[in-house]
Amino acid sequence: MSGGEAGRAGSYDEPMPEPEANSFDPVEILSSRVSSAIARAFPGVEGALDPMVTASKQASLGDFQCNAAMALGKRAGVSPREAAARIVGALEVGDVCEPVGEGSIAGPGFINLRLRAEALGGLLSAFDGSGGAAGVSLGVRAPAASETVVVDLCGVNLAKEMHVGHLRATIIGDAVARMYARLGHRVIRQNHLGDWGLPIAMVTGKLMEEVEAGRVTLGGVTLADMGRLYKAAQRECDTRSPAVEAIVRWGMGPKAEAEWEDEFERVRENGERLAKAKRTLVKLQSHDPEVESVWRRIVDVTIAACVSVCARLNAEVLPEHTAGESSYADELGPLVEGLLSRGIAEVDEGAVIVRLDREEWGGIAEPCLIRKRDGGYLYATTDLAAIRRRVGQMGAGRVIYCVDARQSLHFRQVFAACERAGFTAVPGGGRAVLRHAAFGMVLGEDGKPFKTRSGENVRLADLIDEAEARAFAKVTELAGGLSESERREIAWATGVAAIKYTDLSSDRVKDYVFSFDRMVSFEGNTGPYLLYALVRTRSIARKASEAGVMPDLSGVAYSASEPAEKALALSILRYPGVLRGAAEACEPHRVCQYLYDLAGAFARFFDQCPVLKAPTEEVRASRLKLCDLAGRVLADGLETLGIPTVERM
RNA sequence: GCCCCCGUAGUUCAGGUGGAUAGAACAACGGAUUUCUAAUCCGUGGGUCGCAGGUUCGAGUCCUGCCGGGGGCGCCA
Repeated sequence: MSGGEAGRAGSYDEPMPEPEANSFDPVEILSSRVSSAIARAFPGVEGALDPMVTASKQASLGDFQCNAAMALGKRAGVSPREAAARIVGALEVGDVCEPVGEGSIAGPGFINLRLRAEALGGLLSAFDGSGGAAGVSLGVRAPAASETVVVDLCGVNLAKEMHVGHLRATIIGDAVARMYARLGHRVIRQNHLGDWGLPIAMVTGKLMEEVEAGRVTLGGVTLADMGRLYKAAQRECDTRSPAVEAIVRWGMGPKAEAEWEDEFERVRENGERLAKAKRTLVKLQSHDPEVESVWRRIVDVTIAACVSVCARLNAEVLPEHTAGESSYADELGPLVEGLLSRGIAEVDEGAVIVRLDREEWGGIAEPCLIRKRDGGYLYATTDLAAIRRRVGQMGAGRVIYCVDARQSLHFRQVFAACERAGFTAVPGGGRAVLRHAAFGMVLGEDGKPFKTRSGENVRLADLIDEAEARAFAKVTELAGGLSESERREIAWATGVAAIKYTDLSSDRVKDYVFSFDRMVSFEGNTGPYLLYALVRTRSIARKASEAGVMPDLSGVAYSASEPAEKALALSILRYPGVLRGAAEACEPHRVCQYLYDLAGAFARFFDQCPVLKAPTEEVRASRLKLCDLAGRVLADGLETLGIPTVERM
């Protein structure tokens, strides 16, 4: 399992809503039938039994398989084959499956089931909401109980441009947020802006000096300027010096000191600047109007740039999602005092910590440090305050942190401390689920963290530019007839699809290798492949309309008798189940994999089943409808991942 | 030293709660009625699933121990 799971096992996710009687999902229907059959065939066996129905790995064996007989045989004291035979004997699936019998049993006791083609049409109608099931949207039902889900994403820092380090937190966070929203939950995005603390005071002070010196104006300063000032300020406040430390430490005397005079001078000057930055920090924390107004300006510029880059990434991160560390500043003192007075926190070597080493506290050896010896607070303190607010005031039943995997220990500590402190108690009752959706690093093709040749972080704006440029060249090559503005639009969507699909399609906890060449080849398992499949569904519909052969699809019945049609139909029906599983695990790559399967099923259907030139008008109508449905599921899935779509390409 | 994560084809990656012969993509090679968009489809070759034990009808998946890589470990965020 991936690391950084929240809390203890008992606070794990609730099971998803039970299937309804008029389900469109073959797995649910067959599971229910198999369960009944087992109950009839083995009345003596106690306890709930998993019917173990899944899609077949190989289409040649069947559409679905039941693996319950092996375990059941053991419990009932009969051979697995015998158990399978008894299940088959009691199984009533004539309305949805082709006849089952001895021949349906294979190997040690697998039961293979094949859906009747006629049954598929009905399932598709139910899936599409036209079969009478109210509140169904592409198979997704409103949840029995809607939950408030807070998704912590993006996590930019003040006065810094967005770079690859923010890519995954933004893309994955947005996708997770969209998945929960799509399932009908109330989602609140939170951009935990790093806008507080000494480094921020350093850059704020630096900017004030620059403005005073007339080198920049507060109104005209850009984020790029601020980034430079940030680095300069860090350098100018750096008092570390191995040479000076060694000389002082080993008492190497005046001669050595004289030789290293410049270095001593640098350390002294930087020390003064650091002290000044600390004074600026105090002013900022006490809401000094002059300092705060400059700080405010930095915040505004940072957020504006962040929102703009996120928009280019088709990630929904807006100013109102900002929840800066500064917004918790006034709560930290009382929070720590409260924990101290309740005996949850304690003073240790002058600092305040929350111990987590007991088994019932989470069994974490390292305590959670929430106040420094000098009285300062740490980012763990802020995260504690954030969880308290999100659960206690915002009503979150689930808080998901899309933050890189290196923070695993930090979140284990913070989550455990919150449990101890009672911050996970939901006002209406119950406990909130805290989840760290940890992700790995973006690596370059050399296997090391992805950087520019000069060793700088790659700016997201540059990354998107590059993807767009490559996509534009490709679109121009393949569809030069389209207008330039349309090609620009397609290039944006295709480039962003390529970037995001690459990021989302592998297991998030692992590092992945970033390669423009591979990503933007647009061949095989890539984002653009999915867009291409979608475009083809729309192209057929467009052609049908132009030719005047597009029927009113609402009056058309689905049918799926050709193997490729059947495979496509079965793939479509899996959508909601995949979405639920992916959301529950915060694993967008499952949706990616599904959409790739669906796109593949559509491509084979496209290849093997003529639509406009179908043998009969009836078949054409059905295929047009199947095509339309496949397109809607593809578009819905892409939308749910935050991948932009296009009409043609 | 302790803790966490990762190890699957030449390369990049998938492989819910253990299930049949471990799947894609890329790269290589060979095909597809001159097309509803070929950014596609079909086929061929390619694997001691890091190693060794264990659990059981069955292990890439679960347990233990190693090996290799990465990350983290109270006064940074």
